[in-house]
Amino acid sequence: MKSDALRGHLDALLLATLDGGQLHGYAIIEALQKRSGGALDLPTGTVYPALRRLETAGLVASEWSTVGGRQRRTYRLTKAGHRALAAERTAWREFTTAIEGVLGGGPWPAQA
Amino acid sequence: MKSDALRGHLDALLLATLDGGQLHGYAIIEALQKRSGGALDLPTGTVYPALRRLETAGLVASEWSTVGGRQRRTYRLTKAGHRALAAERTAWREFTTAIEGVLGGGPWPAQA
DNA sequence: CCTGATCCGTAGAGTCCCTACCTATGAAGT
DNA sequence: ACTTCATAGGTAGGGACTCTACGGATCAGG
Repeated sequence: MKSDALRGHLDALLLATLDGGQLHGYAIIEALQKRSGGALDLPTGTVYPALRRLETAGLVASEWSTVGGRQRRTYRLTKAGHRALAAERTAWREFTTAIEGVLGGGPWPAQA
Repeated sequence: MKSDALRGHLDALLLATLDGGQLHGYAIIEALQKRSGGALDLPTGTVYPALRRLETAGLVASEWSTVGGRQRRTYRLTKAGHRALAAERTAWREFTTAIEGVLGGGPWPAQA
């Protein structure tokens, strides 16, 4: 999987991952691996800055939860985050429709 | 449509557009608009450098065809370009499968 | 001759993700 | 006690790709 392909879709992935409940960063990465069937293996240098962006944008909120003396930052969706996720899902559908209109819109001799 | 979303998929779009036959740059842009239902409106500053990349990579070939005294550079797929297009289509399917596994892989109470 | 439409192309900037690296805690081995 | 591994969070810098804005050339119409 070309990593450039994720451009502009990362936010949607993170928001969707948090849709199931609050998670901390490391768990988000693992959840993405699981849900994508192993196709997505995002490095921390991708995920943490992205979560920051989302928090700055007000789409997620984070809290420090001290678990066993270890500090884990747990992220959850805000109301705006839920709305943004819905918008991202719609945008994804439109995006795939547009691309497939081109990819599949070539010469189809069998379909005529 | 966020333009960042196209990242990494532009090559596939161009190759697919040329799959129907040779076209010149301007016609490629118009074809993309038509096939995407108007969702894709790529500026020339995006398309021409991309075509160059594809030509450098050996996926497309171009020829100057003088039509009515006007020079138009016509692009067509090479053999490697056809192979690359097939690979891009496969990659696109894997990509959407991975993303949808996450976007749709949230809490589905109705599916259990 | 001059304007508008068509067509090709370049230069520079901006965004976004990745690689590489650093810090810290807790458990387990020696 | 000390080292190593696994877990967990984070930053710095770079590179690749696309977009905005602009420039040039040819033909049709007036």
